[in-house]
Amino acid sequence: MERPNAYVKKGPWTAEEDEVLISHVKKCGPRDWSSIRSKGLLPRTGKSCRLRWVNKLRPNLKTGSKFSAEEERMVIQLQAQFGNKWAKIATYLPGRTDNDVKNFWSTRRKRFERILQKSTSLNNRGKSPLVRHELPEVKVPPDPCSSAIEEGTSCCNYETHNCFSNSQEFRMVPLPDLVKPNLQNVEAEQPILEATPLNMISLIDSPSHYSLSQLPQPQLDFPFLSECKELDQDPMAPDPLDMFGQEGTECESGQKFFRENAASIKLGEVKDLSIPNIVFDDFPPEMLDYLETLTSSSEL
DNA sequence: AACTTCATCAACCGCTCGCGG
DNA sequence: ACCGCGAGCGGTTGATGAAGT
Repeated sequence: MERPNAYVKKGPWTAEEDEVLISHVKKCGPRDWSSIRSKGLLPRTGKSCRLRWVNKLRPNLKTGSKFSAEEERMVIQLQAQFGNKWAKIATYLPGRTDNDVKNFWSTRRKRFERILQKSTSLNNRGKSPLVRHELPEVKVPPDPCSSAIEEGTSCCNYETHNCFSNSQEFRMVPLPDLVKPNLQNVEAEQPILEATPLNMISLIDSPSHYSLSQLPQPQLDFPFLSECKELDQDPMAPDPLDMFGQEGTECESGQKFFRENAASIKLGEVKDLSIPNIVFDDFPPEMLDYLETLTSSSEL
């Protein structure tokens, strides 16, 4: 039992404190954290001791080394599968702690949010304040993907997402749903897919048929997986972003944004972001359709 | 060189869960 | 069934250093 009124030290740990903690764990194992304080070994709470051990002192930690491309890919995939269950995700990454994974994700998230903010402010400059989701709904042709989606199988592949690429009609994407799709029933409707430990995972076989847990690999250069670009690329797979014009066209900012973030969006991350209104009016309809296909599949 | 912005990391806080009494 | 406690987890913050302007 910890003494509630006893002095509690906070802040950075000293080498001496680390030694005391390590010797406690050697004697008692990684438990009885509160006894460290009650015995007067350290003026730290049991919580603090446990955290220090788990995040810094535990053997076989990859402290100081950056996440490898494979680890990044694992985190992205596992986050899409489990949500923010950092401790669970960390069990698939040897030598990584939940704090590591959490920090890694937080950094990427902030970066992504900033990119979106920039994209938004760029789009707002000198343009009408028309926001895409405020536009009236446009009639849509039947979506050949929808039946597959309803059946719980994703048809998010490059052939199908291009199915409207020549169409003049496209569906509105309600922004709140686009940015924060309703995932309440995801777990109930989606078959539980076991994640594979890092040392057993293999690259995705074919880019043409993806299950939800095997979303397409990033085919583009993007900030947080730049080392991955050589992985799993199918040179024959059409790049959905080719539907954009070349740089310098009116939709350049949107194009740039999606070029930089398409992989994140594909992987369903957008659902986690609290993003202010995005102006979509300089995105070509094909891109919006593509985006909707992606977010629809991520809702399954 | 000074300043700003961004990335990373360590640690704390609040909450929940499970267990034993 | 209830309560108290310890352990664990996820969110958040603050410090620090690197990179950019």
